[in-house]
Amino acid sequence: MSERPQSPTSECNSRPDDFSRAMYAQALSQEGFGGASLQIPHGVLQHHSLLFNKAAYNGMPPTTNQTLLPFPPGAGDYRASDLQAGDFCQPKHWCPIAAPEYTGQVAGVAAPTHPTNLRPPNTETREQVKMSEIKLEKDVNDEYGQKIQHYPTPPSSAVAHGVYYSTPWNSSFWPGFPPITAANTNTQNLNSIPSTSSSSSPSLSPSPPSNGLPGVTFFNGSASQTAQAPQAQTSTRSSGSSSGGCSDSEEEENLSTEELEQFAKELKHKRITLGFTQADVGLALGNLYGKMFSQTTICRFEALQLSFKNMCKLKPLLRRWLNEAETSDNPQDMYKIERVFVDTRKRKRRTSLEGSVRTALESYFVKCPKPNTQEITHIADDLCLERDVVRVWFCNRRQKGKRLALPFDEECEGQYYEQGPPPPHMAHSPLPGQGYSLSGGPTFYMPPLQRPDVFKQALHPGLVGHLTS
DNA sequence: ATGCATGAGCT
DNA sequence: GCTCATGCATA
Repeated sequence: MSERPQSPTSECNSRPDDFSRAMYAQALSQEGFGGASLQIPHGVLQHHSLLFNKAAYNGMPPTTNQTLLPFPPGAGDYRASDLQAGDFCQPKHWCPIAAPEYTGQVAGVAAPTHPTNLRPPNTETREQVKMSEIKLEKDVNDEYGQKIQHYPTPPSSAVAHGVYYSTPWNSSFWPGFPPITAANTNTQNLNSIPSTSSSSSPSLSPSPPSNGLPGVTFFNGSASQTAQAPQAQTSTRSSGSSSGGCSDSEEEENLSTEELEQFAKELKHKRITLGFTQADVGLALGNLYGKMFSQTTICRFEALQLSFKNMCKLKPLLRRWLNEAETSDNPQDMYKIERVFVDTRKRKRRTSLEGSVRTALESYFVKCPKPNTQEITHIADDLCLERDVVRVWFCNRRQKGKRLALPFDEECEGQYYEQGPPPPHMAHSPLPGQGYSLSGGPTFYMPPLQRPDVFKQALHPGLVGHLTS
């Protein structure tokens, strides 16, 4: 029925790497620290519950006889079994009610209770500092006018304000592999980051309390982007590749996966040792560079769950932060800044899909990672979900697949799809082993053509170890 | 830690 | 409408 011409053709970006990467991430997280024990709960951001609960992936219960339902008809099954629970068209997932209280999680708003002495008594500190300049992805008003530069501004002044890292990365997720230097090429980027070395300045509080704003030296032409910093990267996305890379102020020229892995571990370890939470780090980056990051992002960085490109982009910043944190006498200064403003934009209430629904979606995903409009509609109807919810779910699912992917050679990656014959999307038989690993772990989509051997081949030696061991 | 959502940039 | 980076909300 919902036959689609050939869906996964163009897109086919998904990689087979998902699974392994996830495992790696997991291994890493369980690795040493990371345990709740070390976690310092101080709820700067959303650390309400630091219960280190390694939530099991809900995706697709391994055991469940996940029936891969055929598009149209099959779907009814889950529906019958689970969805009904809440009665059909359960708007339940998505509260139509205009969540009046959408306050938009503001970093640092929550009064922190720092257990560690390392932590500043910042309850006030954080709140008093105005973030006029720090732009966080969401800062609606980007125009926090004057960017103050307090940093060892590179040639800065000259540098245009804007996201300082509007580096031209464009390689896709975890592209180049091992020895392959992911980035390098762009030496230009060296500028992007105010060389830390210099900054290694003793004081971590480069940000003059006065204005509290670290002057961020935004670099790169993307001056225009000033406010909307975040997306700057994207701009370079597709093309920038040339420069491809991760630029780093210092040594990152040749960022390899291993280096990233190692750094991620180091970061986590030291961060914890120093008594910082992931949220703190995110704030600190804002303080140091004018661009804040959420706990989520820091978390993902540590777990290597960002794209290779993204990892490369953030590494220099984090490296620098780490250096400063380690050498500083007042680490606390590093995250004085706080987001005081509240984002007033309304955000759709997060939909919470039931396990059964997710399972169903996963089934659909296996069969067709990239459903077309009609198919999405069909699925939505079938599962009694909003069309957009389904669409977003698929987008996120695909992204997740990539995000969790292990670095691969793009070449290899390409072949999976190109030589791929049968794209009639639904064509791939929903063989469990093909796209998903139903073995306990998270379920990840893998391109149909993917073969284990090839897969493994592409893995980074170090990572292979994780997987095989 | 991770699921769902948002939005810029692009096709 | 997609990808990608990123974040809020929540498990």
